[in-house]
Amino acid sequence: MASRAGSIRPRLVDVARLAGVSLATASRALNQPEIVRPAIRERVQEAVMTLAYSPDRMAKALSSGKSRIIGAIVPTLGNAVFAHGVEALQERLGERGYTLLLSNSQYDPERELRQVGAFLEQGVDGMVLVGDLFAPEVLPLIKRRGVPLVTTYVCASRHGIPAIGIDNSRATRETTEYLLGLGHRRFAIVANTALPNDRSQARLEGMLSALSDHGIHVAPNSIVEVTLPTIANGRRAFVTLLSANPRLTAILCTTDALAVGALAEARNLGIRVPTDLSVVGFDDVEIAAEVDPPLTTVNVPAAEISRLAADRLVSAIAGNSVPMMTQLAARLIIRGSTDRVRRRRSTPLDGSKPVSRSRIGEMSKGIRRML
Amino acid sequence: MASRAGSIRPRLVDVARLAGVSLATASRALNQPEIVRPAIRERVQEAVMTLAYSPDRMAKALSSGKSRIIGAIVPTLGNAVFAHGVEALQERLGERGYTLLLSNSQYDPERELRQVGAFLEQGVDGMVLVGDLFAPEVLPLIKRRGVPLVTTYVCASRHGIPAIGIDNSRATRETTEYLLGLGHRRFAIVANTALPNDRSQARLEGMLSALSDHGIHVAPNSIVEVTLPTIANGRRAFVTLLSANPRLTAILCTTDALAVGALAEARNLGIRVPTDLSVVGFDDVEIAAEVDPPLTTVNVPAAEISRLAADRLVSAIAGNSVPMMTQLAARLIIRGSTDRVRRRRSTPLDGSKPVSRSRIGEMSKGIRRML
DNA sequence: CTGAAAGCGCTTACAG
DNA sequence: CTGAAAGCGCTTACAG
Repeated sequence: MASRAGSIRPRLVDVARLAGVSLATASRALNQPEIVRPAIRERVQEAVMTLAYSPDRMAKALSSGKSRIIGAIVPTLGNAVFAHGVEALQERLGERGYTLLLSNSQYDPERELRQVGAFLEQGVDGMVLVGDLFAPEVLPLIKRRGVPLVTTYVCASRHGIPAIGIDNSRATRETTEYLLGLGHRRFAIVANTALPNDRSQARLEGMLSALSDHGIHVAPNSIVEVTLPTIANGRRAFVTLLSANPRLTAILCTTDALAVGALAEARNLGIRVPTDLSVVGFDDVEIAAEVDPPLTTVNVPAAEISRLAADRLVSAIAGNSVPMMTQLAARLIIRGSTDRVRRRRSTPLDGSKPVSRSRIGEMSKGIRRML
Repeated sequence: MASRAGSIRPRLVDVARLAGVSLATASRALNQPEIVRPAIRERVQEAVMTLAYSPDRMAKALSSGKSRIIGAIVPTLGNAVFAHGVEALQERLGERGYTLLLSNSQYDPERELRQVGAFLEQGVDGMVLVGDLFAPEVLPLIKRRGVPLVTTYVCASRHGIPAIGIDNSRATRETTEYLLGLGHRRFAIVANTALPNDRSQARLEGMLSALSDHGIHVAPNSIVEVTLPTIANGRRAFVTLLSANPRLTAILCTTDALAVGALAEARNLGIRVPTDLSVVGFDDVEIAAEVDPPLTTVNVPAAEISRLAADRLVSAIAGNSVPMMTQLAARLIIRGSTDRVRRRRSTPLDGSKPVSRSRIGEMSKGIRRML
């Protein structure tokens, strides 16, 4: 019933007939050339050329049990890190003869679960996920089908899945140490941890543990948790934090977008960065280097992570055992948004100086803009 | 040979057996329930539940000739417009029971051609492309296979493909009229047209035609064509344009990233926007509203385009004829980066005032930073 | 409305 | 190294 509208495409039988060999031999000549006599092999190749034959992957998939399709689920493509990662993943998989089935979960474990189910039904040969936090049914479901799986952007999995990524917690610990080294003691944090997100959670924990190692306690009202890491949320969080704690000297963000929002709002409120306040992000997306001042942040090697994930997965599909953890470097990129802490700040919001009426007006204007 | 590692999944035969019906009836109960007696239908449904049966899509695909997979090729996910578009496309297709095969061409027609070939081999039921500029083999190849196709981000195709998008040229014509209305007469343009890109080409033409309608000729050295629409390229182009023509009052960009780069470099050089210079972009990506000053731009309804593309394609696959052109509104979003032209400007680069040594230093620093 | 049977286009033990 | 044949798991004319 198949036969599409256009002219009927040639089948492997046609190739076999033209080459004067059996169907089986034609198949072998294409898939295991070393096993067939050179003369015959060439006759088949020729037939393939003259007929412009290309195999039907659906048939191939059904009879071989291999679809040569990989499924990847990322939280969102709205985050440039994932956008670039997916791009690199597709490229590398393409080079390896695989095509990429993509979907996005919007940070919703239930959606992710459904999408895993759909991919499995679709017959994917392997799957790429993000992080190590899943709906409880996800892993058993995949395991039951015997489909190889890798996870990305984290470097270790509590579930025994090969992971390729960075040590998020260690990276922010280092960043925080760096700020401590600059003399900062009054910190605030903006974290997109309101939705299930173990990468951001780990980043948050890294910050807190470094601070706690230095005997610094961060008050609950100095931590703002947001859902999506948008610039607008960064602005909003910034205002909240500064209102609650006018004397803070450093703001740590789990994502560049949040930090960019903080910078934008700082400018809006007349707070000088890094003179009055240091701001750091995480991700090192394109915009981070271009804002004013350029943002100090941590580089996430998304493309490299994705290429390695592709390689590991292809290897696993081939039956090889693959390393359980692959940790890539997450380098701290020091730019203009961080500096040593000043003895005496003089920001409009500093307690040492009353906030002027016009400043308050500006601030509330800023708040309105964000809502 | 298929049988995966884990426990063998139930097959439709198992369902049929358990329900006490034939394989054919089981199949019909699932795919054309209205054609089978209610009592039997329910028995089959039950069997499906107790066995946790899910059909093998590869087998389904082979026998029905329908894979329920859609292939989409976009230039890059690095552009937030495409990232959001792909996200929306995947969501809508998912709701319709289709999965999305994705690849990116990096604005290379040859790559696109290869990817089209791969998708076709993979047995996609339909394809989504971007724009109306393809390698010559692409369309015949798709047509020969009888695979439905739609194109996006343009509203008309010279090749008889259903198109869903905006009128790029008209949008920039309106933007240009708006600036003319503000009194601007000295224009420069940054266009990412150095790679094949008919959307940006159309935007460029819209600008030029509006200007020419008003008797304004844009000198060749007032147009910079770049390859990728990056912020860095926007900075670079800005310096080039301003050096060549210090008296210009408005810069039109075919993309927000380029405009954001222009804004960043303007700040860097001490040129005030919009006082000294007006800047407009195109796309209305998230960052456009957040830069300082907020960018005047044209909104591209990427999600809406993608959802409509999905709907049209699904409809075409079902055998319906679909509209050849679907034009969505591309609204001009006026923000803070544009204003009426001033009688006498006094930018550092204005001919009426010698450029100071320190300014030159800053400029060349700016240039260095971009390379 | 239901069943037996052929067929979708490949791959791959099984014999030679 | 090669061929005849069975099989992958579905769908769908074809008869009843």
